Amino acid sequence: MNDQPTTTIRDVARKAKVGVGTVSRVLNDSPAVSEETREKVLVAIEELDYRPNPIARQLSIGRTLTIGIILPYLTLPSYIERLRGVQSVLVDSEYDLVIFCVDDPAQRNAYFQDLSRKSRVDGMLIVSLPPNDEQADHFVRSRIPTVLIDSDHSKLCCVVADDVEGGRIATQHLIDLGHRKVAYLTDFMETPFHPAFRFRYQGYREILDKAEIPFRSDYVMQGERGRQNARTLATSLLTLDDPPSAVFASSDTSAIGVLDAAHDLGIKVPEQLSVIGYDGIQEAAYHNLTTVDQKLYDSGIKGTQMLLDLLANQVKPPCKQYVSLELLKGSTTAPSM
Amino acid sequence: MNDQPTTTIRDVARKAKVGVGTVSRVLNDSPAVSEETREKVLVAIEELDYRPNPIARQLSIGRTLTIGIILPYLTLPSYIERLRGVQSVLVDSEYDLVIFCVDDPAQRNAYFQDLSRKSRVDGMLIVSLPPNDEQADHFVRSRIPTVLIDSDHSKLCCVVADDVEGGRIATQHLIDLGHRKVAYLTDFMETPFHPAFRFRYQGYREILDKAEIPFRSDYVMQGERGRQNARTLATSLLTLDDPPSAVFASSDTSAIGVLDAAHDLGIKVPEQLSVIGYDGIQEAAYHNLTTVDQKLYDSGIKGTQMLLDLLANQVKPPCKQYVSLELLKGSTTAPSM
DNA sequence: TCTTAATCTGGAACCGGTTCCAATTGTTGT
DNA sequence: ACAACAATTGGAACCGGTTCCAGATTAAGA
Repeated sequence: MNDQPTTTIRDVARKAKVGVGTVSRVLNDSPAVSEETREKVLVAIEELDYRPNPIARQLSIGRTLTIGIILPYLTLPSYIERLRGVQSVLVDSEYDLVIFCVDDPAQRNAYFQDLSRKSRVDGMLIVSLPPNDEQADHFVRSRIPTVLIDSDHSKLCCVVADDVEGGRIATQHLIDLGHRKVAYLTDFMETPFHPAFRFRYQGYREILDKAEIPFRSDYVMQGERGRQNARTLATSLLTLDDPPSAVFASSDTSAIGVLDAAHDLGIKVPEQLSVIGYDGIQEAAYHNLTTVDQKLYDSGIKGTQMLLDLLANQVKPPCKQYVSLELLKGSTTAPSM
Repeated sequence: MNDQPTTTIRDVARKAKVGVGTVSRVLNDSPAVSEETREKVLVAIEELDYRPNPIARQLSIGRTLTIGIILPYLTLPSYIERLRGVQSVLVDSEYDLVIFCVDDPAQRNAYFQDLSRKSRVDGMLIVSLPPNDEQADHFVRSRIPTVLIDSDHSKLCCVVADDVEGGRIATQHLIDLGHRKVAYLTDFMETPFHPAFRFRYQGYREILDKAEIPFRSDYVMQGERGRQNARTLATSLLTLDDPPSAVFASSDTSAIGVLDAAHDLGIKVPEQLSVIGYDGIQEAAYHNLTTVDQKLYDSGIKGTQMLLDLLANQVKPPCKQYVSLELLKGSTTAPSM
């Protein structure tokens, strides 16, 4: 309505009695401006309360100074933790972060299409959402530098942890402690999103085989994610006629649900039951949970760093970096009796 | 390097043998284009694999189609929950969300300065970070529509819950149950950020006075935030010579720490000790915690809706909206014996 | 048949920066 | 005193869209 017209660089130039180029140079700290002129310009800027329009700048320089992140609905601690890692790098960079949260596969596909097409980012981070070949091609063709965090594609840059290996580490730990009855309790393994739980399962199976422990399907429990669901699942697991002596849970949240169930049933951890989780979230430390730490925060950092390198032409896709996995021994696992 | 030049709207116009205006009209679904022409243009777009440059569009129309959110470091569940509410509204709008996380007061001040000055947003949401008068003025002068969520200023639009009232509700609930020895356990009340904990304390004091219960300073415990710290604090509280029979914790996280401490000490909840929290986070429901639900998700929704209304000129600042508070009765409070 | 109005269309001007190039001024060397 | 060069500066052209206005075409009305 009564919007007074914005003051532009030309207004400043007029007021300071210099050319627009000079004002621009002052704004960008170009050394090719005499101290005297710079002073004049700064005074004019001050007097007019001038603020440069960043959009115009972006159009001119051909960059948006923005990076986008696509990640699943902000509901799991592991996503948050990665997001924090991303933030921690970007806060010291010239880039802003636009977030796109994905609720369901349809929305994911929409973002995968749109962002490379319609959007206004210099680079993209994609967390825990593996693209299919067609989508990956789309990213490549779109020429927007893209980094996958926690997923993998041969044509793109990615930062991954080896979930199969993680499954091995967890299972091996339990077996090293002398356990033979080792269960795997997991969020549903077949999801339209990320296959991590299936990979961990695969590691679990491998180690069982290697240890020549016959696989028992009643020792594998799948269900909705969440502590409460894990608690329910674990309750049926622990009340089997021949219950396991150790449980590998596919996430820390599930593992805590297992602890709850054990507590409900008066089963002592780790004396009567060993429990190992996966992720290394804060909550796990609180419960002194033994877990496979997948360095979530670090993965955010690494992925972002990689994207910045891509943007600076320091690396070329595809490229791949692994984040290490570390067994964090808490007080929820102990030798089998 | 070998970046082929971007195809622009003029390339499309040439290829389709029409004017640039026409192409623009097709892109914006203007009805003033004949079906035949539209078809020609669409074909050209397809053949050239043309993608409109959103920055150029933004410059032209004078809007960035972006809103910014400033919020404290993503570490507390309550911030995340509000962020999710914000997201849920924006996903159906034409706006993207840029996030700015604040670690410390210096950074907050920097963002408060910069965003209204340097940045490229059409509107701003500020969560749980009360601006001082000078900063508020700055927002007003910058003419960027701004909504405060979970804080308050007479010159700005805001969405708030009444923390004093929340303190009253929690305390009154305990007193209604017959408790006379009611403690308040809280994160440090004097912070450079948000005064919510002090307000809740105020409500607590008011109700004690009204019930003519003498105030005991040893029943007020302050400490660092976090479940573990609350546990420690609660332990000293519960091992007083004359311990309280009920604890009002200033957050659900703290309340859960209190439950832990009670468990450690073999104190039965709610038989021997009543515990009430504050927030209404997911975790609270899991523990069946009695709590004051401050509708975090809703507050995100309301604030965002208000900002969209501001942007559409449906309302004018200042304006204020309250989110309701609701006592959620769980199983951690019971009548005093 | 001739206005008048309605519908489409082309393209210049504009949004507000950056950048390049040419012009001006001041130095230095001989 | 003059050429050669460095240091500053002004401003046109450009980034890639949108929008407004004038002109062309067609349809309807008298």
